[in-house]
Amino acid sequence: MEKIQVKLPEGKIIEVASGQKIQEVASSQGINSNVIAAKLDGAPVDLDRALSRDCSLDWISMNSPEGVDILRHSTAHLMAQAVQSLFPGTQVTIGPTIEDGFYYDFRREKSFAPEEIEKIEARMRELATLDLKVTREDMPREKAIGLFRGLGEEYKVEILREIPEETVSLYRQGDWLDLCRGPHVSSTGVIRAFKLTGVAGAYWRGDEKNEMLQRIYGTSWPTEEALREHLRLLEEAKKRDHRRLGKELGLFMVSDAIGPGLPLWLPKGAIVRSILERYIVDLERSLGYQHVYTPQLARVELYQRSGHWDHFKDNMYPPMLFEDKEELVLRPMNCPHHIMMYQHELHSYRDLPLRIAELGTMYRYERSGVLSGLSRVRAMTLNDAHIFCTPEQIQSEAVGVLRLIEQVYRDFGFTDYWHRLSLRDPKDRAKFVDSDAMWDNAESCLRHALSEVGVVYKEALGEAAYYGPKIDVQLNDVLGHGETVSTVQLDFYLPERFGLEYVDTDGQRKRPVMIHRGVVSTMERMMAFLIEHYAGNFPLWLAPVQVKVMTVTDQQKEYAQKVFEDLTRGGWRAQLDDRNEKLGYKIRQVQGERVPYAVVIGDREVRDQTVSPRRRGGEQLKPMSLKEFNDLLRLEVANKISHQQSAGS
RNA sequence: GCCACCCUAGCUCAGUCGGUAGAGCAGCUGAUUCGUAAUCAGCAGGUCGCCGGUUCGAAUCCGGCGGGUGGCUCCA
Repeated sequence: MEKIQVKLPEGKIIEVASGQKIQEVASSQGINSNVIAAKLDGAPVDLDRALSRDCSLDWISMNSPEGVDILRHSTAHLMAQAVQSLFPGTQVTIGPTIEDGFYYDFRREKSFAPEEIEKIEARMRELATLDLKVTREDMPREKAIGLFRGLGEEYKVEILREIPEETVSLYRQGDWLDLCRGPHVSSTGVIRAFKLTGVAGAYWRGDEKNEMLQRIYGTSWPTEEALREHLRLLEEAKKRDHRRLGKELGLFMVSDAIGPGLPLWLPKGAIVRSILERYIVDLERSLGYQHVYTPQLARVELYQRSGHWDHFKDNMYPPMLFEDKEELVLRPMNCPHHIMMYQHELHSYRDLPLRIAELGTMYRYERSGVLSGLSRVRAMTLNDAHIFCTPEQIQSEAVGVLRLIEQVYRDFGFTDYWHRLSLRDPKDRAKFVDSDAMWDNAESCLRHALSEVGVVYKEALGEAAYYGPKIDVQLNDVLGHGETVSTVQLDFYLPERFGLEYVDTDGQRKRPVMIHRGVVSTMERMMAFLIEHYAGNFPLWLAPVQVKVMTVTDQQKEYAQKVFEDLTRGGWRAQLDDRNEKLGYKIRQVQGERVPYAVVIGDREVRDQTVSPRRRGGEQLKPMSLKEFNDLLRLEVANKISHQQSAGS
């Protein structure tokens, strides 16, 4: 028999008989059972694949990202097999892996009831126990189309029609088969630690004009421990959910009577918000921004002129018509108002860059299904600013904004974020306004700005807005999910639409560039993010209540009152708990309220004229004078220190 | 907007087969005077989201509406 040479991962070269399967090579090399697939000359393949020529092999362990992805994909297949065996007539469509799991979309008249999901999961376990061999089969595409048509799988037929290759691959396990590129695990017994996590409707091909399919979500892991750990993390994340903490800590509320997506900021939430607002306004003023106030209504013509009416109408509240005269709309953006301010007088190049900023309250009609707590609302206040500048100033202005963002993130302790530079797709000329020269200049300005600030970034071709390129800063939340928080967007379009001008050194009137930028996003979204980021444990400078003074018994009421008053006079947000309750009870409560400091006043403190501070989380400081305590607090606020601690109970 | 699920005291939740509602915490009253995550006792608290239907009888079954949750779609 013909021999071939196989290069193993460690560099060793062995000779095997042609036609030998990768699985056999693995066994002969004593490769452990965590290997669920292999790379043949760099391409992922099944262990079942037979070797026919000289090649190099690499193992894919299910503990690697690539391996777990294969495992999840195979689990999706297992689920589809279970579904089709339990519910004949259900058609399969697509079943990809996603972060931490997988889903499969089915076509079925009825949706899946919770009991049915349990049955599916139980059947999956049966099928896994049977340890069915998973085998691959290549087939001419036309033959596969015939096969799936025969099975009544119209969606697979549709998918097959769009595959350019003449040969496609099928995977069989038991009497079930699916069209799939692979690779897959070698048998269903490899799949052990999985759980179905949800059902949802999903449009075929993601288009809401198409019919709705039934999607089942699941997750799958190499070991039971990994699965349990994943589920535990989800539970942890739930405890940090800003909607839950917002209610628990009395930060905000929503009322049916007022309307969905229209949150109310309760006193404690309002304190955090006002600190946040003062912080960003002060910072921006120090950097040359001019803060303004403008109304939340405008004539509909303003938005027709800006182009928002055409592009954004679906997200705007309908116009209010007053006595058949003027039509007013709630503004969905602030830029036109700021543009009016710019146009209010003639500008010289000496005025530029002009940075107009506002905590701009605006209203957007979000579809009911997308509303969520404070992170997706219909009334919001944006940390907005529009920089009017010359094309030459773009880079330095962008650098300024990026540095501002860096500083703010440092102050809030955000470390997990990245920059995305969204560029035009030069091939897609219809989508992007203005000239190539303008775009080239703008894009290179942003690129240079990013490297000047020294941040790493990813470029996203074709992701630019139609009016200009932009930089988005993606902040990852506790679960690692990215969210655009800060953004720097160049705009050539609005200056054109409104005919903005400035008088240049040569006396000529020229067109300025606009930069839309947001740093702390909307107050609503930032609040949601901060709650989750700190798990409700706001650092001292942000905490709605900073210090709770508590007595051990009624004997210390008088001194405690004095301490409380001193702290309040000193500008601290303090509360007094002199109720006739046991200290342990008060401590438990203050910990639940996530107040950063409790100061305990007992007989000893009265005698020595001291306070005994206790940090949230349990750290007890030694008794100290009120002055020492004040200094401690002051230092902590000045440095925006956030004491690390667990999420708490 | 679409699909599924959920809505019971201020909060978290129980409520069997359709027979008119229950706990813990919080609140109030009293006792207790206590040193770093729950002192004890008593009291009070409800249009079971809303509207309609079935039924002798509905928190429970059916329909509609509202709100929420998870997805889909959308997200300048």
